[in-house]
Amino acid sequence: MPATTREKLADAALRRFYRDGFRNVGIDQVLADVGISKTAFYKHFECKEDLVLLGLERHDVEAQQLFDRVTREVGGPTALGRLHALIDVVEQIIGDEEFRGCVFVNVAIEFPLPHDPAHVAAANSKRAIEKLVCDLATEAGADDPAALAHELCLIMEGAYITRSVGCEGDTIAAARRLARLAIESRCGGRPA
Amino acid sequence: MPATTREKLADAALRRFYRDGFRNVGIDQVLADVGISKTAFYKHFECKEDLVLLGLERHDVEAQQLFDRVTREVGGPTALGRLHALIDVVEQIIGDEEFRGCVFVNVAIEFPLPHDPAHVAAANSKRAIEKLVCDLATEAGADDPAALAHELCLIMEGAYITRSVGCEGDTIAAARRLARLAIESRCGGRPA
DNA sequence: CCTTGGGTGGACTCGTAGTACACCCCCCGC
DNA sequence: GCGGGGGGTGTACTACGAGTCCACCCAAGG
Repeated sequence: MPATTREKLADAALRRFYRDGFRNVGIDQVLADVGISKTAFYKHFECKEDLVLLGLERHDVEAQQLFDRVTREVGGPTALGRLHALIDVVEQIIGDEEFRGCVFVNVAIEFPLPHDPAHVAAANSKRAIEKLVCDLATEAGADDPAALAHELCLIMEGAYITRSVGCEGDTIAAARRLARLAIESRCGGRPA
Repeated sequence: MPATTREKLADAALRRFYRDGFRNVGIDQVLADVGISKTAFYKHFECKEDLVLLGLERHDVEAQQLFDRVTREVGGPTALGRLHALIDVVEQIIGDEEFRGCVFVNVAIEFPLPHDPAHVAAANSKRAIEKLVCDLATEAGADDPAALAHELCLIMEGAYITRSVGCEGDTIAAARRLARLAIESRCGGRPA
C-alpha cells in the first residue's frame, strides 16, 4: 500500500519506533530499510519526528478501519453486538506476536510534552476512537452513551497496557468480563 | 528524605524524566538541580539510565506504601472495603497537578526493549502491585482472586492512561463504577 | 600524616541529528 | 532539442549530548 517514498519512510519508521522506541532507533536504520540516502530523506521530511506524525496519521486510518471491520464482522448488525465486539478488536490487536502496546499511547508517552505535535496527534487519535465507541453506544440505546464509551475505552487501554507490560493472567478474559458488565449495566440489562 | 547524593540525584532525575521524558532531559539539567558536577555524577552512577533504576526502586517503595496507607484509611478494616478503596488510591494519584501517567508504565514504554533493566524493573513493580491486590482479593473471599486482581489492575491502568492521554470525561467515575461491578460480581455480591 | 571519599573544572571522544554542496538522471513540456 | 524540476547520490560538515580522562581540592579519621 505504501505508494510514495514518503509513505514508505513513515511506515518503516513507525514500525521500528514502535518496536524499539523512538530514542533507540537511528534514522540510518530507517534509511537502510527503505534504501535511501540521508540527503534524499531530508528532502521528504524536516526532521525525525515528522516521520512519527505521518506514521501516526496512516496508522490512525488503519486502526479506525480495523475497528469498523471487526466490530461489524464479529458483532453483527446490531449496535449492541458491535459494542461487545470491541473486545474482539482488542483481542486481535494484542494477539499479534509483535504487539507492544497501543501505538498512540506509546507515542504519547515517548513525546510527553503536551504541545509536542506527536503527542497531540496521538491524543487526537485516541479521542477519535472514543468518539466511534460513543456513537455505537448511542445507537445501542445506552442510558449514558458518553459514560459507557469512556468506560469501554478505559477497559481497552487497560487491556493494552496490562498485556504489554509484564503480565501473566488472561487479559482478554478480564477485559471481556468487564466490558460485559459495563455494557449490560448501561444498555437495559435490566429492562424494568 | 533523600539522604545521600546518590538518592538526591535519582529523585531529581526521575522527576524530570517523568515530566519531560527521558530523551528530552539532559544529564546537565539533573546535575544543575542537585548542584553537582558531571565528574562527580559519574562517580555515583555508571550511566544516565542507572538513574532511572534507582529512581524506580525508590518510587516502588513509596507507591506500595501509598497503596497500603490509603486503602487502610479509606477502606477501613475489611478487605472488601480496601478493595473498593483502590480507586481512591487511583483518584489521589491522578488528582495530582503534575500527573503524567503511571511512572512504571511510562518507563516501560520509554525503554521498550524487553531485556532492558529499566523495562524489567518497571514490569516487576507492576507485578508487585498486582500481587498486593491479589492478596486483598483473597482476603475478601473473592471467588477467583487472581482474576479479580487482574481485572482491578486493568481498570487502574486504564484509568491512568485514559486520564493522561487527552481525555475529557470523568475517568474516576468510570473507574469506580467498573471496579464496583467487578468486585460485586466476584465477592458474593449475590449471596444466593 | 597521609589516605580515602566526595567534590571541582576543563578538555577530550564519539554517536547521531541535521546541513551544505556538488552532482546525477530521467521525464515532461515548450 | 533542450531546459527545468523532482528525486536521487555521496561526502564533508556542524551541533549537541553522553560519557571519559586527568589534575586537582579539601575535609575527616585511623
